[in-house]
Amino acid sequence: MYTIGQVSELFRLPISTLRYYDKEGLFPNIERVSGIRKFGEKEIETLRVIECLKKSGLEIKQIKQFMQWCVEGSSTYPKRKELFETQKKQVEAEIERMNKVLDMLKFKCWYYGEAMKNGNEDKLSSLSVSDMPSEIREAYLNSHD
Amino acid sequence: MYTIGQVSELFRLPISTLRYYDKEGLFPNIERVSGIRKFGEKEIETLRVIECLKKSGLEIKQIKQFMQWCVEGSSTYPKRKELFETQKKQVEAEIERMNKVLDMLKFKCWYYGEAMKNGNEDKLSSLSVSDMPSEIREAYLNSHD
DNA sequence: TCTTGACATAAAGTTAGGTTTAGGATTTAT
DNA sequence: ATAAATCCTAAACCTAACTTTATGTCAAGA
Repeated sequence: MYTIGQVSELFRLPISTLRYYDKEGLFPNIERVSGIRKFGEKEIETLRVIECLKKSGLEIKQIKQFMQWCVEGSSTYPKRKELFETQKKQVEAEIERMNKVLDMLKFKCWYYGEAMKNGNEDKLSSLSVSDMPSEIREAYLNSHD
Repeated sequence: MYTIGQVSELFRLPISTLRYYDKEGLFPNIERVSGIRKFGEKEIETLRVIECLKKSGLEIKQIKQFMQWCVEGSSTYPKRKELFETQKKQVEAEIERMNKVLDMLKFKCWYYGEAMKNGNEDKLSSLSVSDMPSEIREAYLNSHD
């Protein structure tokens, strides 16, 4: 069992954030001893799920909905599974988008490296795709549709 | 040359967002004909860079700073290159985190698939890591530190 | 020429996800 | 037993990134 301060250190989250999550219903039925929250293994796993669902793009309200399904029991297994399947697809798509962003960044790093060598962008601005090093060309084409 | 409405369709961004970006200084020296904005190739590439830098985690203010560097000329090539190098590292780290999130989601999909087969979580809650299918075990271990 | 649709601005409003503040209660170390 | 650290709540506050509203200008087709 952990106090809110210990959990705060464990997850590197401000105490105020943990209290905010609780107020929003993300720890349904969390145990309290004379008013003080006691975080058990269940709440620790809940926090891991919160971080995961948040990063997958869900809002706090929707995460609360998920926690309510957990309280409702086995009848909501299909809903819960579907939620994770949906978020899995979202994250896969997001990783693809991030790889495109990464390719744009790679291209720009190369671009400014060249600009620094030349002292200007004259040569670069009249550059056609076929004149780029193959790795850079790949990145450029992937990031410019 | 594009009007704001055409750019809005091209990038699927609300017109109000484009005007907001302009107000924030993200299109320095954009051409105007009797008050009406004319978006050229330069502004189109600027928008690609804006989307890229935003997704890499930069705020509008910092993107404005970058656009100012572009106006200042060749003396800011090193700053610009460094910015892209930094954001490249950020995005690489972010993709790693997203892959961890993905592994958590994979595990949870499997978990609720099993729960649905069994009708309850009894078997799952007493499950040790070594009893999981290897692919799921990998995902579980990667997402639980 | 007149109407319609797209453009413009300034300023106020919105939203999510917290954070801070004010005022107490409780626990822990000395 | 007392002081310091940690806990509590309710409510006000904050910020970024837009969006909406009110009001007005411009351009192209009938």
